Amino acid sequence: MNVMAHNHASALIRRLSLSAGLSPDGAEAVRRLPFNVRHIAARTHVVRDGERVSQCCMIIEGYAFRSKTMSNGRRQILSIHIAGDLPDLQSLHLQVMDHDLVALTDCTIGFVSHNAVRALNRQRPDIGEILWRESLVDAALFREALVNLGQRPALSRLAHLLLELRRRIEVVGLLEAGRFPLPLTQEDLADTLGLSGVHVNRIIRQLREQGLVEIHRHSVQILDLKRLEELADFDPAYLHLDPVTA
Amino acid sequence: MNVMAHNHASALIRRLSLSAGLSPDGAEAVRRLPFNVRHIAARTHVVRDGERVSQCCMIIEGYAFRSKTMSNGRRQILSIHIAGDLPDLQSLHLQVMDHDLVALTDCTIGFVSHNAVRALNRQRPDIGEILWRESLVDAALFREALVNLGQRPALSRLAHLLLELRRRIEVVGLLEAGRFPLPLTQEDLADTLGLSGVHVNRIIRQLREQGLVEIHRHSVQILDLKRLEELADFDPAYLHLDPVTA
DNA sequence: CGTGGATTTGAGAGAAATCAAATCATGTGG
DNA sequence: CCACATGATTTGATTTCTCTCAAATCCACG
Repeated sequence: MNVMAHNHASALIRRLSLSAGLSPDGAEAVRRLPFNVRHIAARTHVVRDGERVSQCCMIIEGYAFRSKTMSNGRRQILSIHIAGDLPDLQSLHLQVMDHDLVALTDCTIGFVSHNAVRALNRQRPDIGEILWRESLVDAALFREALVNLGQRPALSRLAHLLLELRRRIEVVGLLEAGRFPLPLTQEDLADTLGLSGVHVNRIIRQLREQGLVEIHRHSVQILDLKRLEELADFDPAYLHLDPVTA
Repeated sequence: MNVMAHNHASALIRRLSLSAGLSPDGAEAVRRLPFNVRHIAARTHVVRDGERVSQCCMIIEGYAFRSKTMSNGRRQILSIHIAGDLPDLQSLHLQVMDHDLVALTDCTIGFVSHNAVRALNRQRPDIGEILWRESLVDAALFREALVNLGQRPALSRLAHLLLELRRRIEVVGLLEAGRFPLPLTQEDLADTLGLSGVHVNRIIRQLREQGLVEIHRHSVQILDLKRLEELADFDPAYLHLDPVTA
C-alpha cells in the first residue's frame, strides 16, 4: 500500500523517455503520481469485463494479459503486458471495461486514480499527449495482432508473437542474455493466437526442430533472430519505439 | 477545397453528442475546425503505410478502409469507415503511419492539420478528451475484431461484421428502412475476415439460405436481427455508444 | 454488344480442430 | 524423501473447416 513509488515507475519512464520523448521533469511528474502499490496473485482478475472503474494501473513487476470471453466460454487473449505497461489506460475515458485484465504471474501493480491522471494531464498537457500516444501505441499492437490472426499461418503467427515480446522486453531492460520469461501455458498461447492447444504444441516443436527457438520451462531463447524475423515477416515499426519513426 | 464546412461534420457531431456527451458549444468548436474538403476517387489511397503526415481527416461521405499489406502481398483490412469517422486520428500523436487508409467508394473527406486539432485540444481540454476517447473506441473495435478473427467460425464472423456495421451506420442516421450499403467486394470481405474469397461467397449463401440476411448489389438487409445476433454472439457494449455504459 | 471484373460452383488438398490417451512436472502431505 | 494428485505437455488418430485451383456465369459499363 505504499503511496510513494519513486522507482516503481522506472520501466514506464524508461520506455516513454526512449520512444515518446518524455523529458526528465516530465518523468519526475509521472513518478510523483500517487500510485497505490498492491500485489496481485497469479491468475486473478485485476479488473473484469463490464466493471466501471475509477482508477487505472501500471505493471511494476510480473506479467498480465487482457482477454475477452464469449458467451460460449471461448476466450481470446488480446494482449500480453509486462513491467512498464499501462494495460487499462483506456479506462481513463472509457470507464466501463469491455474486457478483462488478469494477472498471469504474481504481480506488483501500481494503481492511480483517474482523477490524479486527469489532473496531471490538465496541468501538463505535454504529459497528457504522451499518455494519449501511449494508448495509440496500444491500438497499433492490436492492429498488428489482427494481421497476425487474419493472415499468418500458425508457425509464423507464433514466431511473430515471440519477436514482439522479445523486443518489448528488451526495451524495458528485462532481456537477459537474449532469454526472457514466457509465463503462458500452451493453452494461453493458443487463446492468444486463435489456435488449439494441441496445435500450439506442434508448432513449438517445429520452431525447436528448425533450430529457431528454444522454449523450456516458460523461458524463451531465440536462437536465430534473422531467420525467425523472416519467417514471421516481422517489422517492428508498428511498435513505435523509435522516436525518429514516431 | 472549401475551408468552411459548417455541416460537413454533422455525422461526427451527431455521434459524439450521443456517445461522448459533446456539448452544443463543443459541437460548434468542432464545426469551426478548418477542414479542407476534397473528393477522393474510389480505390485510391488517402494515406500510405510509412508516410509521415501532418494532418488527419474526417469522412464526410462515402466508405473507406484501413489495411496492412504484408511483404508477400497478403492484405488484412483492419477497419471499415463511414461518414463521421476520423479514420486516421491516431496520426495526431503517431505521425508515421503503420497502415494504409484507402477510399472504398468515391469519398468526400475533410482534412484538418494536426496543428489546428492540437490547438483546439489545448484551448478546450474537454474536446481533447472527447477526441482521445474517440481514439480509444477505435481501439475497442480492434479488440472485438481480434475476438472475431481468433474465436468465431466463418459464418458468425461475417454475421458479426454485418451487425457492427449496421449499428454504426444506424447511429449516424444512414440506415434506410433497415438497409445499408456494403460497398466491399467479396474479396474485400475475405481480407477483412481472414478468409478466402471463395469461402466468403459460400458463407454469404448460407446466411441467405437461412433467411438471416439479404445481400444484393452491395446492399445489405438484415432479415432476422435477433437470430443473427445470437449466431454472432453480438454484444454492442464494445462500441461504447451508450453514454450510460460509457 | 463486348469486355473485364465480380460472383458462383465444383473438386481436391491442406491446415488446424477435436477427441483421447499417455507422459511429464510440480507441489503437497504423510 | 517418497507417494500421490493435479495440471501441463506430448503424441496419435480422425474429422472438419477452409483453402487453392479451375472453370463457368453474371453483371456493369463503355
